[in-house]
Amino acid sequence: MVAPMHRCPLTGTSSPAGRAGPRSRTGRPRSAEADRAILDATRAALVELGWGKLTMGDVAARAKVAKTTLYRRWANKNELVLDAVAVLFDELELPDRGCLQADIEGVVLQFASLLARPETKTALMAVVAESTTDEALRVRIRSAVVERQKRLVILGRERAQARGELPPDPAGEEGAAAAGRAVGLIFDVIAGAVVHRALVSAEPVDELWAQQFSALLLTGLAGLAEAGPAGA
Amino acid sequence: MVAPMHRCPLTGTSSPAGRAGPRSRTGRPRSAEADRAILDATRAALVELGWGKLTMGDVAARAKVAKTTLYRRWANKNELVLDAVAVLFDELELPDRGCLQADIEGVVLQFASLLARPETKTALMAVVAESTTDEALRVRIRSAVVERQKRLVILGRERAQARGELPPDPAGEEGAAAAGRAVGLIFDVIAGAVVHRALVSAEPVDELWAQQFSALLLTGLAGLAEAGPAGA
DNA sequence: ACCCTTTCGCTACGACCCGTAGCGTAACTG
DNA sequence: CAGTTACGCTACGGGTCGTAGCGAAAGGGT
Repeated sequence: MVAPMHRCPLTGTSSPAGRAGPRSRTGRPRSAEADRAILDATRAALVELGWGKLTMGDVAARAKVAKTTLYRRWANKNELVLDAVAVLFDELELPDRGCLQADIEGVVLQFASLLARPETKTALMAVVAESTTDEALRVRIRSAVVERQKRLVILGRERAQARGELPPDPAGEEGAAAAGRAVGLIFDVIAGAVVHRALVSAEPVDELWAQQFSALLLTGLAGLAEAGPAGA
Repeated sequence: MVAPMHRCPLTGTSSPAGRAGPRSRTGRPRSAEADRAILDATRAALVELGWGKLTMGDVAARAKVAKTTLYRRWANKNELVLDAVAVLFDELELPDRGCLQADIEGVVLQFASLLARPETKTALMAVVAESTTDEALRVRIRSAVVERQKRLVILGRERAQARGELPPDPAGEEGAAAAGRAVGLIFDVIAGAVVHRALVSAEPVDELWAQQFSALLLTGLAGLAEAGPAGA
């Protein structure tokens, strides 16, 4: 056997062929508890050691699991750490604060506090860095983090449209495409600005900054909608 | 002697005390050519191997220099790579295209093409990741990249103000502080959005995207300036 | 010229980590 | 019970790290 390798806990797909394969109905099943212990141990190790000094042997010891068990599920450090951290992003929510600007402010502050956690900040950038030379990791990031968290932007837009703060999406195929581009653009602007402020500039994302940023973004969105609702 | 360690080619300050120290006037001087060769070799290794597989021994071999010579100048891989990459950001310029939106578009596309280079993309994120657990590296990034490239935002604002596209900065100490915050905010928004789009979302920063992004940003800036020139 | 200081290349080294192989045992299925 | 797979353990070759120690080279100061 070549090696079934891990299944991704986020997508549920297994490596060889996500297809509804027989899924190995026989033999001893993998310990779900070991999965949990390993991911918990990975996060703990990230907190104490950071990405650079985290070792597979250390994680195995913390999880009270043999090192070989790690390699049966994850091909390398990158994928393990990504899976360990990606779930943290699911904690993000979009609180309904009544108006779009307040919603943006809220999600910005929430995202900032997530990035303030040592395991998140040290792992996110490292995994992205590795993904520049690892195609498989790149698609994994997209499906486990990027596409997943765009839900926040989509929800925010829907709410704003329901409130009349933004015009509804134009109909038709071209309209849907434009809306998709807009979601992607807004997502990159928000997430990018917060990450850059917090990790590159290394300055605090406090309420004042969140307020000024969301005012800037909201003004841009509202102004564009007014000028050309077609979404040119 | 404890070890003078390297001088930073960007700031010119030496580690022990940048102060106008005696600067060791005696003894054999360090080979400036070796500096160049090492940094060139580092960039070449980044292109071929990426951050993760780059080794000090490999860099030394490429530069035709003993490994110990590397360690006499840089304390570790992080600082070496940062110095090797930081100078690339100095190539960025702000072309005068006549109006603010076109200027933003220009710098966005330029920044994107810089980030498209393999040595830049693989190193920038990795160094930032390491900086989350390395205070010295963090301040080095700020001085060698962040503070240095804010010049682009400052210049762009000045041009726009001269053209009347943006109101002049309010006078007084408070006004200067507000202007500084604005520069920081704009810098994080532009750099963050481009980096996030290119490296995290892993989608192309093409002309269409640059155009939509700069339209969004410009509308926000102009709208805010109109609403409250005080810079609230 | 002469000494002093510092750098350079080289070799060697211990410590550490990686990822895998091989084995015997445990757990679950039919 | 037989078949299949996961698990723990040990051991290993291969690689990198960062340092120490040496003799030789290249400058500066007088």
